[in-house]
Amino acid sequence: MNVPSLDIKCAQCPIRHRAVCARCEADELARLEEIKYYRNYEAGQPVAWAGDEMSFVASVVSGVATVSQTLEDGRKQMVGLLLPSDFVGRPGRDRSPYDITAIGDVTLCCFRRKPFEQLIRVMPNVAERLLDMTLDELDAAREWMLVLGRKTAREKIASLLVIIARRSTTVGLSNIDGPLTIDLPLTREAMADYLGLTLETVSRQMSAFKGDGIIQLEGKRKVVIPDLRLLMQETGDDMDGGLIA
Amino acid sequence: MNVPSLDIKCAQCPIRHRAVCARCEADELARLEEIKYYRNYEAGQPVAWAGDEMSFVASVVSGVATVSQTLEDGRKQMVGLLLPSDFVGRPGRDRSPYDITAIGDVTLCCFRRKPFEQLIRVMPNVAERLLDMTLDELDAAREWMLVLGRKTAREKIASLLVIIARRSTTVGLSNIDGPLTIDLPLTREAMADYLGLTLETVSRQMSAFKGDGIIQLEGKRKVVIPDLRLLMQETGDDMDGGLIA
DNA sequence: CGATTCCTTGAGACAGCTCAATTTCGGTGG
DNA sequence: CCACCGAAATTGAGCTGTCTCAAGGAATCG
Repeated sequence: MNVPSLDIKCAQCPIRHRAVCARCEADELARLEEIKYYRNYEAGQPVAWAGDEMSFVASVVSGVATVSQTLEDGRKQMVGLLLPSDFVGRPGRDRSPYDITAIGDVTLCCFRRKPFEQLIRVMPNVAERLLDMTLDELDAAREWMLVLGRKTAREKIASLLVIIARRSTTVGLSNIDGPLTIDLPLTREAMADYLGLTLETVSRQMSAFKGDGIIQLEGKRKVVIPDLRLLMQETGDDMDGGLIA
Repeated sequence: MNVPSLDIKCAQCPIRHRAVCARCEADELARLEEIKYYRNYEAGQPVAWAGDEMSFVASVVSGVATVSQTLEDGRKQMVGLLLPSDFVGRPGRDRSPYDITAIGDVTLCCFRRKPFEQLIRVMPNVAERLLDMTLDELDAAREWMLVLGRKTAREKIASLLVIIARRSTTVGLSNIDGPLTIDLPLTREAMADYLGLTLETVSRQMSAFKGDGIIQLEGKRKVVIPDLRLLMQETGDDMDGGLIA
C-alpha cells in the first residue's frame, strides 16, 4: 500500500494536461513537484474505507479505482469510477465518506492534504481546474442518476458500455465507424453495483446483446462493438446526446 | 419571468451567510452588489430549459426549484432540488443541460455570467465557497445514487422525507424529540420523479407510513412526523449516518 | 359551488430478483 | 502441452415488488 516508486518528472507525466495540474505553468509545476509523492496499490486493495482518515488528496496516474457506498445489510452502490487524471479526496475534509478500491494496479500522485489546501489558495490555476473537474463530476453523477432512476436493465447496460467505450477511445470518437474493441475493467458484479442491478441480470442482458449481434464477447474482459451506433440506440437517450456531450 | 423587484442590500439578505457570497468581506460584497440583479419566477414557470442559453448564474434567495432531465419518451428524473442559498448555473458553460423549474414563487439573485467568471478569478473567497458548495452538491448527488440504485420504494420515501425534514429544520435537528411538522413542497409526481418511482407507488407508500403511524397527513402539503427516529429507521441507512452527516 | 387538479385505491401484468445448478475462463503446476 | 482448480459467468425456474391501466375521491381555486 505504500510501495515507494520511481520519481516521475511532472513534465513527462502521462496525465500532465488533464489532471488538476493541467493549467499550471512551469514555476507552479515546480512547487507541486516539491510536495508530491507516489503511492501504488495492487488490484483489489482498498485505497480508503468509508470513515477512514484521509491524510492526502491525489490524482490517479494509472489504473482504475471505484468509489462506492454500502448499506449495513450489504447492498452496495458504486457512485464513481476513477480513471487516470481523476482527482481523489476532498480539500477541507479529513475523512472519506466512501469506500475507494483499486480494481487494477493503481498509481496515485499524492499531496498531503493540509499543504495542498494552502497551495490552492495561492495557485488559482489549480483551484479553477479543480472546480471545473468537480463540476464535470457533478454532471456525470447527475447523468448517472437518470440511468439509475429511469432506465431499464437493457438501457443501463448499453449506457455503461457506451460510457466505457467513449472514455477508452481517448480520441473522442472520431472513429465512430468500424468495429471497436474495448477493455472492460469491471466484473459482472462491479457492473451490477454500478447500475443498481444484480449480477445475474447484467449477465443476461450481456447475453441478449450478444444474441442480437450488438456486441461480441472475447474472453471475459474484452468486448467488441461492431457498430457503436447500434449500441447507442439501445441507451434510451436521444442519439446525439451520447455523442456531442 | 423578468419582473423587476426591489433592491435588497446584501447586508440584510436572508442568504447572506450561506450562499456563494458567504465568506465575502464588506468590500467584496460591495463589488458583487454592483453587478447583481433580481429575477422572479412564478410557481410552475421554467427558469431554463435543457439546451437553453443561460446568460447568468444566480443564487436562490427564496422559493424552491427543481433540476431535472428528461428522455424523449417522457421519462423524467429529478437530479437536484434548489433551495434558498443554492447556486444555479455553471461558470464556464453557456447552456444548461438541465430543465430548471420553479415549483413555488422563486426569487433569484443573478450575476451576468461573463463578469462573474472574471470576478471569481480575483475573489478567492467566492471561488473557494463555490468549490465547497459544488463538492457538497456532489456528495448529495452520490447519496442520491445510493437511494436510486439500491433502496426499496419504502426506503426511498423515508429517505426523502428525512432529507426534507432535515433541511426545513434549519436548526440542524437539535430537536429530534417531539413531533415535527414539515411543509412538503413537492407533488406526488415530483416526489416520484425524484425517487425513480411512479406517482401511484409514492402514494401507496405514503399511505402505508400513515397506516403504520409513522407519519400523519394534514391536507396535501403538510406532513406531521411524531417521532423522527421511527422514520429514520425506515431509510435503510445506519441510523447515525442520517444524523451526523 | 362547480371545476380542475391532485391524490388514493384496486386488480392484473411484467421486469428484475432470488436461489440453484452448470459452464467457461484463466491461471498453475506437473 | 495438458490436466486441474478456483473464480467468474451463464442459464434456468419461480417469486415478488413495482408498474400499468383504470376508476373514484378529496383538496384548492375561482
